[in-house]
Amino acid sequence: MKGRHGGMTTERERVSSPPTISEVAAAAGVGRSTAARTLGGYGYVSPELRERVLAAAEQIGYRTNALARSMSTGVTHTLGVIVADIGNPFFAGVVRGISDTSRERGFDTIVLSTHEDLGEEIAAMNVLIDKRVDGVIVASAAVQRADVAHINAAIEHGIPVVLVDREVSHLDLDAVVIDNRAAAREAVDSLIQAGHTRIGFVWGPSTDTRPTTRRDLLDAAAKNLWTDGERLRGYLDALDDAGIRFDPELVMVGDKTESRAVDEVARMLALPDRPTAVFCSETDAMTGTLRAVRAAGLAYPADISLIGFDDSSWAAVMDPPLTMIEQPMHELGEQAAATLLTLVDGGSTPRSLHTLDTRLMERASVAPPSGDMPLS
Amino acid sequence: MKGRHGGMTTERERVSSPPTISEVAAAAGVGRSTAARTLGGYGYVSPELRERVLAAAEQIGYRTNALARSMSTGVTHTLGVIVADIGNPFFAGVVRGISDTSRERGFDTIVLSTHEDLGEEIAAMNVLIDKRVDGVIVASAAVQRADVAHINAAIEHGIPVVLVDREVSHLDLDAVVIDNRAAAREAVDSLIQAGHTRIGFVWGPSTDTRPTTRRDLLDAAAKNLWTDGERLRGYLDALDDAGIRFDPELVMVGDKTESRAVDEVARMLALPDRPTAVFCSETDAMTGTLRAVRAAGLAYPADISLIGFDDSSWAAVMDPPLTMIEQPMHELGEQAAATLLTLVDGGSTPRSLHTLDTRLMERASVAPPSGDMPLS
DNA sequence: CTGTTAGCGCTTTCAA
DNA sequence: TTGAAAGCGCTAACAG
Repeated sequence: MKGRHGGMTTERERVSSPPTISEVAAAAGVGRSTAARTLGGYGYVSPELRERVLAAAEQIGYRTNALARSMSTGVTHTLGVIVADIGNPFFAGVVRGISDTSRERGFDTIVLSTHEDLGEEIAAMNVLIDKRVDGVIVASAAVQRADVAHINAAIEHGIPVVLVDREVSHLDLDAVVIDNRAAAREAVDSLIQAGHTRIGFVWGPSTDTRPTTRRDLLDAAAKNLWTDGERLRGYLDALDDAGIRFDPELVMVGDKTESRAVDEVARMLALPDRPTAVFCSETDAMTGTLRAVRAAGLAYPADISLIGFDDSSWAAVMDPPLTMIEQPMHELGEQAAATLLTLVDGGSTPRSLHTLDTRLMERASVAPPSGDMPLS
Repeated sequence: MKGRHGGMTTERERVSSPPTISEVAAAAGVGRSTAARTLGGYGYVSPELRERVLAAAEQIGYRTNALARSMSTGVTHTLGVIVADIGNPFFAGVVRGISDTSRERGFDTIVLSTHEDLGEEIAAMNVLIDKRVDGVIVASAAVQRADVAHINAAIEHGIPVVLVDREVSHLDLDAVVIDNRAAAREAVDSLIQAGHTRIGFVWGPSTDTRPTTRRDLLDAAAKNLWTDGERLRGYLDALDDAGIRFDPELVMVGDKTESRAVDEVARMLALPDRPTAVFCSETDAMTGTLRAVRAAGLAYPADISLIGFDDSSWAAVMDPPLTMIEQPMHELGEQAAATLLTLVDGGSTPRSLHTLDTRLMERASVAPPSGDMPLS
């Protein structure tokens, strides 16, 4: 089946098969179990033999076969992570947090990107089940109640699951998230406090046709990502609090891309009663907005106020620096991993929802609306 | 050792052990091998039995145990990836590229962050060897010849390795990189073409004491990351070409952090013959420089020209937009994965060095030096 | 075409 | 304390 190992290779040549415990045992002149015990770090072994085994192992370059170990122990010391896009700085930060804290506790992580596609998410979950990871953390794209079969499948296979960044309704699982709704509300409220009443929302639900009623809007949002819906709700909350009437013309619709944001903001700026402020719910929404604002010959915060989601070092060096909502990416990951690990350790924590704090980094992109606005 | 499975669970309860092939066979009323053959997709099986098995598997929620499969086949269909920091947008992009292309070919990836620490890199490699990944891609922090034992260890264990982003001298491996030296040279040259002769370099080698000679500088750089050294060389190349004398005062030394960059640039700007342009070799070097420039009451490009490494959507919306060097992160990952996969497939490509193109995104942060500079 | 029989390299009783 | 033997769930030869 597989070739036999031929001892230490000095040359760069590929060896057919890595050394096994039996070979170490042979080299050390002891029984397999003795070698196994010292190498596996369990059971009793006399100091002398122990030394001999260790030396032999070192000598022939032995490394434990984690697969074989997992086969008999039933644990892999590996956590699975499913996110939309590992290339996205936000998820990269979260994954870093997960990776750091699990590594610290002896767990490795295998991360899968789903490109925000439910089909890929399901496939990813299957991969993780097949690989028998000890637990999984998922930022799920599932929104419908019917979309969660794969998550339940993992649980049925005895694999604990914790959600990160996104809650999934009607799924009774631990989750580590931020309060998107409150964060958005706080941001929009600060705009209102500054005197704004015409506030744009970028980006909104990805419908083709512009929802005209609040209800349509919310329905459309319900088909989209949980986070986006929450942020939209926060926006609406702030408006309601201040008794500002909601204007459907002021929320972006369509694909959630930077270029679409440029177009939509341009459209809003051309309105007779244009927005004097805009709230951006994503990084690319902000860069798109910035482009549109500049293209319209407007300057912030003089002509228009701006607040965005997801702080970055760039936002702080813009001129003027941007007021942004900071998300604790790393901590989201840390907490998710910590929660999962207690589950893995058999600790049956009562199902919990960890809501981490965001911070509104107030800088200089917000100012009162200029008085010389054309009034409708 | 492990409990037995008790059939399909309707409730959310944890099941002791997932269903196995034998259980499927029993449920379908066929022999284990028949079940194994249909489920494993190898060998011949009559349509009728095939159906029965599939149905039974579906019914009891069977999922292949990839560990067991790997044990007998000797392959894991998993690639290992070692980078300094998965939270860094650059590496996140590279990892995304790796992940996308390996996924496409049926391979999963397990990625480990080393925090730029060689010890962690070695540990990471051991984890990957233990887990018997089929290949590994590494952006190594190794600089000394003695630092590569772990890489050779992997190869001795029959695991092919390809380098990404960073070459390691005296290591005869496939590598996928960009030409850092040429990219830096091109950037600095464009500054020179614009008329600059006093050009700062941020960031340089992390020494405590400022190297005074070119030789000291290069020696210091040789102890640092390969990429950084190359970029410094490119800077020097451009200076040489133009016959501009190298001034040690114009290169940053010390920790490679944003705040250190701020300090060093501030220092340079206070020089009697201050730089009229600066080249930043990293994202944070650029944001730090921006802060220092602004703090000094200077504006770019009027008072000082700027070029940086690692383009981002933010750089394009700065005002004025920044001229930056764009690295093909995703493609670096793609190519590294593709190269590794051919190695994994046994294709013994002659050792190759893939050098991908960078692009100087010329925007508006470069202008001729202002005439009213205080001449020394 | 189907079932039986060995392993893969480890861990884990159980005797010696 | 040490060694022998069984088993984890699968694949892969081998008969039938």
